[in-house]
Amino acid sequence: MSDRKVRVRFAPSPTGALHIGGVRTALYNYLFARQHGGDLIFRIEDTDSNRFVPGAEEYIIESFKWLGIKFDEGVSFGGEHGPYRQSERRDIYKKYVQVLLENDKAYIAFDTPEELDAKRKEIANFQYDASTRMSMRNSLTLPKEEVDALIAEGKQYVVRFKIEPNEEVHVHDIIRGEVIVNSSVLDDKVLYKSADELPTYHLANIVDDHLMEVSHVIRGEEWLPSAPLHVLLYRAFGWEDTMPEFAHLPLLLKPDGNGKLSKRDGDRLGFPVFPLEWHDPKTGDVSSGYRESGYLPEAVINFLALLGWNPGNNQEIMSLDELVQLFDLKHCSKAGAKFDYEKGKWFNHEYIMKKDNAELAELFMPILKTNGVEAPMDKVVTVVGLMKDRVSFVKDLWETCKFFFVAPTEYDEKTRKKRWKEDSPAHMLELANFLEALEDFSVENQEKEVMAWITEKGYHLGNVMNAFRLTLVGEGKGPHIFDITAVLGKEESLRRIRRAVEVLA
RNA sequence: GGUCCGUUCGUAUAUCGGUUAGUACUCAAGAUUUUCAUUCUUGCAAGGGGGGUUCGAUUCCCCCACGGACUACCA
Repeated sequence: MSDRKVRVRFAPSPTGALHIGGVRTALYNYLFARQHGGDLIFRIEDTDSNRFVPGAEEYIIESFKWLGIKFDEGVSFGGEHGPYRQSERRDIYKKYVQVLLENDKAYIAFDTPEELDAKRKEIANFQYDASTRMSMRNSLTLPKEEVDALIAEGKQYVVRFKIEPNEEVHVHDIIRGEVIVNSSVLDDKVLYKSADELPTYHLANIVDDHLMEVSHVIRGEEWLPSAPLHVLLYRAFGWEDTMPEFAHLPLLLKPDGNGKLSKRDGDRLGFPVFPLEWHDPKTGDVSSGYRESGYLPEAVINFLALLGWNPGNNQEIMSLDELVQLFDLKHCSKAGAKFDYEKGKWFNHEYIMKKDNAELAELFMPILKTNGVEAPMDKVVTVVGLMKDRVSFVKDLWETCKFFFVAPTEYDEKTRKKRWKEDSPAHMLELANFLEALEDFSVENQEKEVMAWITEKGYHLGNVMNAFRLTLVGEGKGPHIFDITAVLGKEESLRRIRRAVEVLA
């Protein structure tokens, strides 16, 4: 499988928000495509009309836009192999169903869902397959005239794949190696439903991947059990020589306990499982998103990339471009990965520290606005530069930085007890007067002058500075003190000192 | 129940038969700092169990246990 052009796809169903596990699958496909100079296709698998959710498709597209994952062709991206929405490919599937029927690889079955349910209740482990199909109502057991008559009178039917029993089916998986399954354990899967004239996933998937010239199928491990079926389908169509290579990714698991990560886990544990905030049109529920929670897309990408894959060394911080260079399916792990939200936070912290101050300020501006603060851009840029290494999220910037924009109205009691001494009011007043007389209010000059002044007066450095901080911030926290006064300006700094003396004295 | 996949510190993982089993997150302690945070240093902590193969097994094979996925006219 060598000289073929790499073409991969991400093919979600528009049944709701895009799960973070799906994002990772898409990311791996993207990395693989880019690295090999191939194409990434965006296909919508909407063959189940009952589960269609309006807005889901747009949501998915917007999510990838935010994350910076670009597609080369597909729904909303154009391309030569369309249409890329399966509901628009009915005629194509019909044609291929016919091919299977004509070649005796499939048959028509009239058993109703109710009949099948009854059968399953009646017989434990009932399976529609070679061992049972001859006792069911289908084109294998019914005379041709009756089959035609049933269809003519409008009876609903399905087309089932006729799987030959007792055959070892080999699936080569790039991550797992050879997986062998006996065809007898597979059931005669429904490939097509007359009710909505649509195929099921399996048929549509194989036909589309073939027609779209997909070279590699990189998908979640939940598909591994049906991979043998897919191999058989390629074989039935005679497409085995161009069958894509498979790679089944390990699943994303719950942070605690067992099982696949689900939307409910996010709600329960308080972290997003969706890239963007999602408003469910059916239930009205709102689920939080990484974007709205203050995550940087590059952090989400980096974090996700490392959940189930590693570059083979200890490197952890990698840009999307670096990931493209380093990615390798052979370095994907086989076991499911528990989702560690704390690590995700750490990644975001790292990216915030790396982020350009101006860009960060841009993200912080709207938050300032909602808190009623109008501040000049250059000030916000300076503040962000001073404070960004203290937060994990952009939104945390408000709580840690607000004293730059709003004077303290109350003073933290603990800090006051510890830092506000008997002689503090006098010292602070004296300090205010001293600062007032300063011509040069730069950080460097203030520091030089104030230090000299403290030494000259013989004051205790810590006492003066801590009380000073309390007057400016209202708490015992914050960056270098003269960075604060320089940003506040002389006038505001003096006002804060004097007001604090009034209130605290 | 059946089929398939998996199993290294709490979590994510490195190790292509020979290592004091490494790294990161978390947590703890210390250093630095006028405060808080950052940062730095140190520490805690792992090969599910049992058989083989081998001079030697975390690594290869088998069994068991456990975990996961799948088992729809859903994807």
